[in-house]
Amino acid sequence: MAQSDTVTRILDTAEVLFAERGFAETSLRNITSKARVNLAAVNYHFGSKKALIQAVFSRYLDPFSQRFHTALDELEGQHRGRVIPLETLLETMATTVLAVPAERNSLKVFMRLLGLAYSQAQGHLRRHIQQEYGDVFTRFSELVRKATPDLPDAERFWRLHFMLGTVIFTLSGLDALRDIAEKDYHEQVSVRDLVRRLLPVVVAAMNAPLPLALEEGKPEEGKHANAYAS
Amino acid sequence: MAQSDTVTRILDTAEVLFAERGFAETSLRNITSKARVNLAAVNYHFGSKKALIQAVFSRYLDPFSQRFHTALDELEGQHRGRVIPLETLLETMATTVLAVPAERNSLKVFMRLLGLAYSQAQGHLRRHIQQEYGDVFTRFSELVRKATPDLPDAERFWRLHFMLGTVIFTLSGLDALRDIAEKDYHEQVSVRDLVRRLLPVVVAAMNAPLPLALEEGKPEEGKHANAYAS
Amino acid sequence: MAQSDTVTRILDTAEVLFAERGFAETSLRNITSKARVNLAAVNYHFGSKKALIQAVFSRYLDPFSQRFHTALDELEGQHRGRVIPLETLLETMATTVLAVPAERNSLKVFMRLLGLAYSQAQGHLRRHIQQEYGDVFTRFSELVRKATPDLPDAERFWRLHFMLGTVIFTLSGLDALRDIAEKDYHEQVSVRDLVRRLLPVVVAAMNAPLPLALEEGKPEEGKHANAYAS
Amino acid sequence: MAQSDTVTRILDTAEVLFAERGFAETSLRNITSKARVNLAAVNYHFGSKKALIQAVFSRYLDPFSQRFHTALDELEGQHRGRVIPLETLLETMATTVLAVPAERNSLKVFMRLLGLAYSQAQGHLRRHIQQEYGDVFTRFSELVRKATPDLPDAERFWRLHFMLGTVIFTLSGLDALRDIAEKDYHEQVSVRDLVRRLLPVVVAAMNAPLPLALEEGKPEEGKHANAYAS
DNA sequence: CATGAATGAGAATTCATTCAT
DNA sequence: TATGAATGAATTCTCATTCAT
Repeated sequence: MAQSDTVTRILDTAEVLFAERGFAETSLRNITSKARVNLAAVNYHFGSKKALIQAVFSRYLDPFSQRFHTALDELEGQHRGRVIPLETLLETMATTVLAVPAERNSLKVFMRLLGLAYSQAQGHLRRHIQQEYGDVFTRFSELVRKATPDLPDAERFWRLHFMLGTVIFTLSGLDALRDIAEKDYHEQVSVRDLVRRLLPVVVAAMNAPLPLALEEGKPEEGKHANAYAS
Repeated sequence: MAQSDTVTRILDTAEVLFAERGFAETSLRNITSKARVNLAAVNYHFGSKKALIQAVFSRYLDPFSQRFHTALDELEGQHRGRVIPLETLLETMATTVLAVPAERNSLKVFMRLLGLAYSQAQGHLRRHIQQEYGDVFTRFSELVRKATPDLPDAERFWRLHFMLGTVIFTLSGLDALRDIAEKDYHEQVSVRDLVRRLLPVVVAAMNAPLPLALEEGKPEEGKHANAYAS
Repeated sequence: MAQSDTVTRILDTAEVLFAERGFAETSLRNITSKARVNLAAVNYHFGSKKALIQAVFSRYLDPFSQRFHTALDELEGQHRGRVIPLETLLETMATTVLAVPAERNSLKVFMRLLGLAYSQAQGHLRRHIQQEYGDVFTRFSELVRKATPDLPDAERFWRLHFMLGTVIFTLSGLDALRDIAEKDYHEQVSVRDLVRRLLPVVVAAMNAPLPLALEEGKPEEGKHANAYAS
Repeated sequence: MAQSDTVTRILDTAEVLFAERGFAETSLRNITSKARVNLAAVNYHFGSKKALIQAVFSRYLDPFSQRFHTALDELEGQHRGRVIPLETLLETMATTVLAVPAERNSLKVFMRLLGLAYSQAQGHLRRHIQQEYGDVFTRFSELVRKATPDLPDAERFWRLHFMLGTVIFTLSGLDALRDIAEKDYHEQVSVRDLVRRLLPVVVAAMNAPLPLALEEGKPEEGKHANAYAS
């Protein structure tokens, strides 16, 4: 068997199985037998199951992180210190997110993995992601902060994660949702379609009026309070 | 030990542990030893681990389904055929969702179960949910349709699921997010806080302008189109 | 299978295999298959391999500890505060040591286990033994101290362990040595014979003159210094 | 990396790790990674783990055997047929034993190997030792016989092995004992200290009165009989 | 000569489940 | 009705060894 072929096959198989069943429900036996690789190969090449999980993530996040940094560089160059509109930021992110898995397996897998990283009890994964890719997210957050100056920091944090949930949930459960949509509305939705649908929703969500309780003592926002259903 | 005391203790312990660690990561040993109950008791009383998971879920789902039906009955009674505003619908849902776990342990396990219901590996759960949950959701969807008459059906379908994603992702991954929020913003967020924050976001998202490509031939929405980044 | 039969069979088999091969070289598979017991039984009944090792020891040391305390009680009763001669102490110990394994498997196994406890990298075992049985040894040591008042404490400590080595090494390697002795000297030695041979040697060793370097400034021991080869 | 540098580094590392943890507890991975040598190097250079153990041992045994023969040659030359005193023999042996590891790492691994040589599980080692070691031991035994003419042959055999046990047990379990000694007596004992302590003890043990039962019909030893407890 | 990659065997442990009582 | 004991299957991981290069 060729040199790093084994490593690639393990990663390919692992990411599919992880996405299908979750981390705990996928055993190294599952992976290695489906990858037609020796059972000990995972431990040999990655050291542990934990490390394999992290490696699967890195294969997506490393190029994403790199490309996103580049894209933000360009964007900042174009705007020369001026505020980059939220919509532009989100479109750039969407483009980058779409670009990476296009070369790899699928967006669905990536998103399902991301979802698992947050919902499953994989503290090590969250720590790993925050450690390795925290700065890209921080940089992006900072640009979003400038684009939404009226939003309190905590509120912005939560809304970003609300939207992360939207995106991850939708794209990771894509197949199931697509089935229903097709059956009920006779629509063939591509990932690009979905992202197009997502963009205005996310922008509107980020710009939603503040929740009532936070506005006490902030009368200048009062007019928005009744506006959000208009 | 009293008759059904054992059953209750198992359910109480199981829901806490499931919420903390997930299903696969929680063993029956964990549950029975923490519940100070015989190891065989789960299999004796519930038959299997799967059945226990569903039982934990039913303890949330059954009263929720019942209460939500009642709440919608009341709402429809009050509005006597008139359209119920989206905001009212969402507030009612939020209130009901919060009411049930308030009596019980936490919303987290409920949401985590919902989240897993969408993952392949827990097929039995999804089937279980659709059986119990399907008609309430259908009824709710229909009311939402009436409240958002301008939204194409397909768009409404997607946005409902976008928001489902937001809610499930946020509440099921609550611990992870809470950790980060606490570290970065020194905020102690309760579930109620989060729901309060969620409401305007969800409303705004549902009312977001339609995506550009879908607006061709729908000029009456054009004014919104430019509005969403303002 | 009868109730605690499994436990007994595991202990019986484990002690033999441990003595034959050492701890690390004896796998739980070895033990359970030879004991005709389920592989998981060790973990079920003892929790871990470590705990099994300690249990094997306890089965010897608990009755020994008990009996030795009783024997020392009697001895102290007989001597009513007067010093108990070293020879008497050693004879009492020998008798107790011989009594316990007589009911159990064999002295050889016990001794080999003791030897392993000191020579193999089983830190947990040494700690366990010291914790559980330290006080008997301490009590014995104290009586030995009174019986050998001229010996510096450290010197006594080392000599006691020298003798422990003698006894453990001899009795644990008994079969091999017995073979050679029989072949070369046509002698049939029983364990009792060996203990009889050991006694004067141990007494002489304990009463040996102090090593030269320690005698500087202790001229009153000088006469012994030249005596030990006489 | 230079030619036999690898071999030396493996041996150096192996002997340290073997002494620290024992043989079974030391994996080839441990050795090669600590020696910064390829994992396959042990099998390449030595053939197997067994062979490595023997090689480690030979590095002690070969020079010891050679030097001890030389030392005994000198001794016999000095005494020209006259009896060499027991003390001198033991001192010579001690000196030789100490001299070899002085050039190398420690006495501990040497003794631990010796100790294991008597344990069933390391049959290959015992065979290896008897091949290399047998004639030196035979020669030494014969000189001891001449130095202790009053000792029955069988008694001498047993006492030599008693003392072998003392030495091997003490020096192979050195770390454990040193731990206790340090904790209780705040003494930092070196190997040299221990050997100094051992010498008078061994001499006294060899010269101990004969056990009572063997003295029947041997009245000329009677005076010693009561002496050993004095 | 030397090594990175790979492997089959086996390690301890944990699992959900079953069974005799 | 309830449970302590037991079990077979599966878990991750480590082992010494081999092999192609």
